[in-house]
Amino acid sequence: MRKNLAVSYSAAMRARLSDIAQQADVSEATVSRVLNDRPGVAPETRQAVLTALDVLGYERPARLRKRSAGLVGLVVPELDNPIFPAFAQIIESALAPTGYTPVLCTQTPGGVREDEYVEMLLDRQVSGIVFVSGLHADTAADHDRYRTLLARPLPIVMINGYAPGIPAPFVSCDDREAAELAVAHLVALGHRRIGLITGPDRFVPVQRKVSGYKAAMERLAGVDDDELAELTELSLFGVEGGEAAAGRLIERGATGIVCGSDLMALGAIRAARQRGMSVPEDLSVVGYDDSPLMAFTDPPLTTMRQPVAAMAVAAVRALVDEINGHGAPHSEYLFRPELVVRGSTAVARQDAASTQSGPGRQRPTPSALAVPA
Amino acid sequence: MRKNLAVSYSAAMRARLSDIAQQADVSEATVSRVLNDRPGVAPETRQAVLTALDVLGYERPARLRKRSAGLVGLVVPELDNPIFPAFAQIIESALAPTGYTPVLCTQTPGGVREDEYVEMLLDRQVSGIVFVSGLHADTAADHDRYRTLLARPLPIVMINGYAPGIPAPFVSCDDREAAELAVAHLVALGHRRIGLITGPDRFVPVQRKVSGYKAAMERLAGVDDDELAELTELSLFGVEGGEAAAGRLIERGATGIVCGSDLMALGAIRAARQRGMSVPEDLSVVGYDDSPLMAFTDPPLTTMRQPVAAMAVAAVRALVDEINGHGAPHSEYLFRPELVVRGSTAVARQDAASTQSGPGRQRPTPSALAVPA
DNA sequence: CTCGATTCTGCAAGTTCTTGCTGACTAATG
DNA sequence: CATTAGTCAGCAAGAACTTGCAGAATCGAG
Repeated sequence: MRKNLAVSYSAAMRARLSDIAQQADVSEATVSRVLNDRPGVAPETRQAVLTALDVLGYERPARLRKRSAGLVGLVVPELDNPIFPAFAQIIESALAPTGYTPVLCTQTPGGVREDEYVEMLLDRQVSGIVFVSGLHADTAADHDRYRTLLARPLPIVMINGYAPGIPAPFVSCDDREAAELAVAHLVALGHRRIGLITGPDRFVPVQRKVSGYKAAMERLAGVDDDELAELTELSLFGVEGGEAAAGRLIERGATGIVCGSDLMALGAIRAARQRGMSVPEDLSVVGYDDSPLMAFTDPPLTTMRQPVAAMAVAAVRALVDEINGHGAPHSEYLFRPELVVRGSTAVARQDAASTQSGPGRQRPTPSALAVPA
Repeated sequence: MRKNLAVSYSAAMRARLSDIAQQADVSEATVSRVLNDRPGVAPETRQAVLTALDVLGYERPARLRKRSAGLVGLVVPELDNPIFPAFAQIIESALAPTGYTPVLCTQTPGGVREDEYVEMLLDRQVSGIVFVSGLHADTAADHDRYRTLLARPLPIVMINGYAPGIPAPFVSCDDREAAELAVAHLVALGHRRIGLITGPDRFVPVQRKVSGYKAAMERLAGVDDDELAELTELSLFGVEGGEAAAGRLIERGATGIVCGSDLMALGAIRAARQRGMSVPEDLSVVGYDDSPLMAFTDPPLTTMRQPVAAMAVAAVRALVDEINGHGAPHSEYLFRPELVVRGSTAVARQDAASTQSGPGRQRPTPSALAVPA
């Protein structure tokens, strides 16, 4: 075939080695060496060829894009719950000094799913992937996908969610302890009928919160299984899910509610107000995450803080270590949550606490209407 | 050189066409056609070759991956301000039905910058890029970078921020009108000494807000230039910036403050409380964005809503049209903001209106503690 | 200033990939 | 059942790319 035919072939009109050689004023051989990143080319010559490449719009092969070789995928489930942008932001900051470039992938309902993003990231030749609350946290999901990744091998790190049999670092907040601490806080304030609202129980963090909640309720409030079942509401994550579940718990006489996310807690507060109740006077609510802005809510939300910064740093360090080949033992690193007491919890009303005596509608204890720090 | 030499060449040991042909039981020619996405190959044969490709771990060239729809870059400046995750989420949702996969790029202080992300996106052969509050909004930045992109040609769409001379669709919220509406709202409540807090004035949206604010203040409150200068505070975006600036405005006797972001508004509220003032009794605060959760703040924030959903849909449609070659005229599409009245604004205190008596320390009027909708 | 060592580039001979053309096969039609 | 039109894989020519080798250029030591 004639050359001009080839040249006019596609709209892309891929430049030939010979064109680049001409542009850079070197031989094809040199261009070829540069393109394949082989030795024996002087730095200036190499740069000249690369420049010519760009001038002619030549698509650099993947191996040459080493400059951006330091890509790291960051897969988060959504952005509605502010804890996820918070994780994303902090992980990206932690990644910056390591020289890796984060590529954030967020799933949307009806949109791109985790596997598709992973495929894209692989295609993009990422050095590793961080999964935040991904399918690894879902006991109903097939975890072979992660074993396949590790077999390539591709370093991966999981945040919040544990799945046995995946030899990778897991970084989690101790959900069990968080639930226990939240219950303990409410018990200390005199609550006994304390409800739990969290998400669908196929998720590991949900299971752990339920387990911690039940243990603490039995130990600290002396509540039996039947009552526990009545006080546990699995719902959808998000404000509306929390609102609906809280409505049911309020009707069953709960005076305190532990929520699986801050958004659910805000929904619970809304449910209480719609029934003419005040928070924290009539109902105490504890959130989970301490996502941004929770100090500014009405009332400021008492919540279990996930040590997001520490977790992000640990995850990034673990990933970079894996990439460099000195991976730490593949266990789960549990981070301790911290109770942040703000204004959505208060001493239980006497008439509702376990000893049912007390007068009816007394003034609430002065709530800790803290100026947000 | 001998074949085995070539084969043992690199660790990657790139599979040859002949290997794939053998694996798929077809000729090299057929493999070549598949790899280059050329016609004349039966679908089953094509699939067989692709499978063989994967079996042998052959890295598919980028053009073949195009099959997996197009990628669209989505560049946002940060995730701390919840309006940005909100934009990202909605744009991703709007993108989903079009078949494009969003790649979210967020900048972080000290981390990856816009140009680096753009380079990576180009490298990844994205079909287009959406910039949210990017450098196009910064009058101090060089806008040639965008003209270069358009010359490739690569479709781009800008959200919030306008730069003349870039022939691309711009989708913005009408900042000028937002500022005017905010001022009008406060004037209607009896305020006259109304301050403005917003970001550094090299940003187009800031300039527009300032311009709208000044126009409205002159027209509605009859304030002269000197007083306006005293009531305008340019600060850093974010809670702390708002807090610092609000402190200065309060000292100068402002009874109402219009903020350039919701975060700044929360900072302003904090500044007021630290001085023993109540919001909205002693100080009315209007935010900007109506980012998520603002209905849950204390007090619920009165704010100017950006029609995020409509803007996202418009931006996505404009981008997809550009990609498909039927671009609309490249003008700026201005979306009208909407005043959302919640609990952070109230009628001006008599002693503080027009007659300047400075912020006293008396008890506030009963607050309109609205239940968030 | 000369010489040798070293680095770098181009030549040319490979190897690999692309593509026009051909013929085999299939399905529809007479 | 024969014919025709269309599709599709393979052949093989040759274009594109790679690489061993040798000569040119550079640099430092003597």
